Amino acid sequence: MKKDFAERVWDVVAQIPVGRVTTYGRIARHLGLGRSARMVGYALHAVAASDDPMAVPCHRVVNRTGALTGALHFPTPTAMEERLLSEGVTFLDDGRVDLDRHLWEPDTAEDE
DNA sequence: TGTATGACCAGTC
DNA sequence: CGACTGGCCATAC
Repeated sequence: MKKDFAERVWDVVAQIPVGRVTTYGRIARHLGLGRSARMVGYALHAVAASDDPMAVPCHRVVNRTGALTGALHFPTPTAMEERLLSEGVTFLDDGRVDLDRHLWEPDTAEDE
């Protein structure tokens, strides 16, 4: 186990407040990964395969369009939106997360 | 050891 | 304004 970029991703994702979501790109850029947002999603996938899949609220991480891309990788395809709804997150008519209301940025939105 | 792919994003044609 | 290609870095075979 290397635990490098993945841990940083988990750390940031773990900082996402309840009822709020962020995008892979935001996390990637915040970590200095730049455009390697793919690694962010890959890191989350690594968490799912890790010993503590629940260690990171991966359900609070969506893509740039707010689509639950990772939902397909969840134990159940509906687990992701179910959890978000349970946290008070609203969805658009397209089935995407309302980023305009719940978009959270790493460290840049600490004061809300 | 090398090639291929991936829970993506942004710029360019 | 719409669609495509490139890039990025790590994991898997």
